[in-house]
Amino acid sequence: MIDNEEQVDIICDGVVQVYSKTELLDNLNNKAVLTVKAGFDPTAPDLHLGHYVLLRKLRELQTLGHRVVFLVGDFTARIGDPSGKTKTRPELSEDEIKENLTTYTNQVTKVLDMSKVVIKFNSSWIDKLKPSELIKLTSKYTVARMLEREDFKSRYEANKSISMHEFLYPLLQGYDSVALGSDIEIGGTDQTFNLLVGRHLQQSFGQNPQVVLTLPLLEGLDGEMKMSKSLGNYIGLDEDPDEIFGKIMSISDSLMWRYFELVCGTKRDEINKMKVSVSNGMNPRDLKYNLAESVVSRLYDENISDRAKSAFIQKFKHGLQPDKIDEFCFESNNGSSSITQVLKASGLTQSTSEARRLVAQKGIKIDGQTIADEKMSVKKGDTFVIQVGKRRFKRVVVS
RNA sequence: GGAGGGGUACCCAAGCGGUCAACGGGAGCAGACUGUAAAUCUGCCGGCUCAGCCUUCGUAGGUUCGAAUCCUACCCCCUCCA
Repeated sequence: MIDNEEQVDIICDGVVQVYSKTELLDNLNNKAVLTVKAGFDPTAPDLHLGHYVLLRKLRELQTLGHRVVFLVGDFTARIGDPSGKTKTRPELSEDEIKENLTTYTNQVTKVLDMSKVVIKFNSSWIDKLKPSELIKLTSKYTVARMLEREDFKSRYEANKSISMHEFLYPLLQGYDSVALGSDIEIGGTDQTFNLLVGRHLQQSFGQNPQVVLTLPLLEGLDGEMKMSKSLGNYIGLDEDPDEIFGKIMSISDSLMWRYFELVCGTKRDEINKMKVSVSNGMNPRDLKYNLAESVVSRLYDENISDRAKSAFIQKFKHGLQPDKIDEFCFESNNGSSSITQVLKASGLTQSTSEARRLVAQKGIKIDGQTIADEKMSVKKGDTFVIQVGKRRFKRVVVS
């Protein structure tokens, strides 16, 4: 049996900040099973490695016997996104939310034991709030404190607009903690403000404030910005193993350590040992292979990971075509069409103009041969593998 | 409500009657070099049936041979005053 002090150490391992450790210990001493709140945005059901960092921590809490509650922010989703300026997000219907939830849980299952996860929807209490109650909620926080939040502050200072309702989101999020009576809430460091509002509100409502655990944000493939879908620098938990393997291999050497630490939970001294090996002449690529293998086997299994590795080596080290290439049937209406048409229709390029440019820049290969003629035509019955750049392939059948 | 400033491509940001499909930077894409690393260099970076044509500079009209640039109305954002 692990004693409570050890538990605190396990829980706080890898966490950026804990508010506060002593409270956490008190909570553990009072209750064997703590309620852990984790928010879920139903507008974005696609998860990536950045989320994995959080999920791994939730997994740990689950293993320690605590109760993980997934809070679905369906109310928020129905009102619209705060930062949405030009595009007002379409209201999500109940069905869409359910569908997204399914997508979401399918990915989460890779990490958590979903049978023990409790799912709650925040609309179930926020919808019931009367205007008077809502206003009372707003009285619990001040404008000055709202403006402490980094993105509000910077937008305010940059003369960018902030809508009234945006101030309401942190409050409602915090109110969720009240409604759930959560003991712990976890989130990325970017959520610190919102999580702390939860603490504040719980106290206002006479509850014990939740312990807040903030986790580091994983940098995306570019190594600069945090991993996010909208920036396109992410590795999806649901992506094809080959794709995941390849994306890991494409990150920079310096970023690799970060992934070891945050995604695999590799301990500091082990990382330091690896760094020493590199400075003694070891090729960092080989360590990156290990990283990629570890990530793929976490999300799939070892066999798949092995296969992804050999596919990678075949494709890039030896410059061969991958084993599996998606097939695309191109319909030529009247006999012959130009290669640029095929490129656009297959989705390999976004427009024929882009296709022409790529041909001019020697970026297109057909069956391994670089082509130079943008007017090259294809006719019914032709079958070939078309390649854009180094990594995009399609097997085309002209019908 | 009053006064002033502003809305330009994925983002930032020039341009303020023709030479503007729109300077510059970032991001992105392709090529070279590599380890699908970084750095660097080169090219591209609205669309099309591509020496040409078509659609874009908040929205809708107008002036003009000609508008991102001028005028009118409207929408939106910011600052100061109330």
